[in-house]
Amino acid sequence: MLKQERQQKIIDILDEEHKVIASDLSKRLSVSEDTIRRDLKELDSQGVIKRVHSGALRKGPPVEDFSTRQNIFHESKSNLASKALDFIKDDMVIIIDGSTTNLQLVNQLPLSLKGTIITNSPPIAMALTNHQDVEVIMIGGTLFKQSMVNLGIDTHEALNNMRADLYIMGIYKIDPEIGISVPSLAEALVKRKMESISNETIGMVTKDKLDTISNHIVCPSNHLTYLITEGVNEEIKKLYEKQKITIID
Amino acid sequence: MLKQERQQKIIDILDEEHKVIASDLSKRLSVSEDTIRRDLKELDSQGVIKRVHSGALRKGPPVEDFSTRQNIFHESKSNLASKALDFIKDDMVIIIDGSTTNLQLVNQLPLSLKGTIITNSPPIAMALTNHQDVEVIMIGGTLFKQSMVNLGIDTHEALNNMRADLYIMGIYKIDPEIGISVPSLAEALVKRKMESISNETIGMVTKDKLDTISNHIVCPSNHLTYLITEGVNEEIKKLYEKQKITIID
DNA sequence: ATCAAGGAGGCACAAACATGCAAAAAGAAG
DNA sequence: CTTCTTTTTGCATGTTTGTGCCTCCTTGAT
Repeated sequence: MLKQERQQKIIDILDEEHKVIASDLSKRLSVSEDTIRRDLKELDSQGVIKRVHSGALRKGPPVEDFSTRQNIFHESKSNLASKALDFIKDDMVIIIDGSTTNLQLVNQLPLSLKGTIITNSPPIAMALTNHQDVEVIMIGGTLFKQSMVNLGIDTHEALNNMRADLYIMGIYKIDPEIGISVPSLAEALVKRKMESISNETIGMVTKDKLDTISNHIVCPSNHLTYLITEGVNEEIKKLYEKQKITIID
Repeated sequence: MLKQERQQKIIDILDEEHKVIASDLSKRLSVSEDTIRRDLKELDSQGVIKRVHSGALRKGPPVEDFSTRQNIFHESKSNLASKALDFIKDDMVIIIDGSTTNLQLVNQLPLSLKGTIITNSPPIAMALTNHQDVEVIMIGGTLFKQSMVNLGIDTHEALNNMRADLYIMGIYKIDPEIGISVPSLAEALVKRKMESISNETIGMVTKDKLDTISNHIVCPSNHLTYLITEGVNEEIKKLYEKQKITIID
């Protein structure tokens, strides 16, 4: 690795994590601590970072650069998405289909995330442009403009060869007894497929949708490993618990 | 291999890989490290790259990514696009791959257009949201973020079952004798496939790209039914006409 | 006050570099 | 075609840079 490259990496890590520890960097970048110290010294003399004992901190005022904005946004993120973030770890293969809530979630994913994301939604794919360590696999098909997802036989077939650790399902309507439903058959088929090839499935729903039904059933609600919601009343909560669904509130 | 050719190759590799290492280039290009160093020195003094110990980095903005490219040469690209509009009629099946020029074209398509558009580029697909009578078929694959297109084996296979009346090819580099070339093999393969399943192929190029070469050849330039450009000088024009290529200027 | 962790400065070595030179290749002039 | 010049390349030389290790000093937590 080039010296400049390594130093840039240190700056990137610093931007994300607000502090760095020399001994830690030494391991992560596979060079001796001496070299790290020399790097920090150099960057400090350039005024890029502020060196302290054991490591370094960001310099100057919290500039409103991209990664910082990410963090500011992080504070004001919707509760739903923030709860879902806990389920996302490095090196996972995750299916994320299209929905406004899912798009919000993707926008809050840390730039440092590593892994693979499979999606049939062009907006989701585009939202991942800046995540350098996330491999994005797009599932093709016929574009349904209303919900901006690819559906159809091609979509279905492409999913046949795939497996995922986690499926983050965009939920339009859900009812404790009827299950998850969507307005079109094509969409139901694809969601069903995605669910069947994933180890775990989670869904995010605002409380006003917790007992609504649409035309085409995707699956019973207990196919969800977790249902993430907020401010749900006790009565409905009990209905879901009766179906043995873990609710995260 | 010519010196210029080699240096162009170095730039292309740098474009793709964001860094180059002298010793590595020496092997890949089969010349001594001294020669590579001289090349890097020269390119650096021309301000094209930034030389560092062991190799070189890209100069200027960290990545000339899709959204950046979108803004440069905006007006000449939209001029090109308007010329290409003449080839687009109702009820055609058209393949449009990813490039900023193609995105311009799509943005200029009349809302009343009827037909089918096949694309492997999420931004192109999204730009067609409001065209109610255009069926959009997305080709899936692995998303290449730099150019925002889906590539890879899945892309290739999905194209196997399709045929199109017209292919509007995004052109990265073109040379009258060498042909059309791109910096990555995956991209070359997909473009070649698209070209082979289309009845006619047209390409739009700004004049500064008319004699440039990259690593991977897509096809000879005379595979284009029409080459749309603007303000091209007579000398280069003759070179193209020698290859029996119809230039629209 | 003590003492382990972190840091500074020096040394050593390998990798990368500049420079000069000579041979080969390409062009120009006769 | 021959001769001469220029360009390009590879090699040999000595120099610089980057890195790890070592020793000794400093810091700051307990």
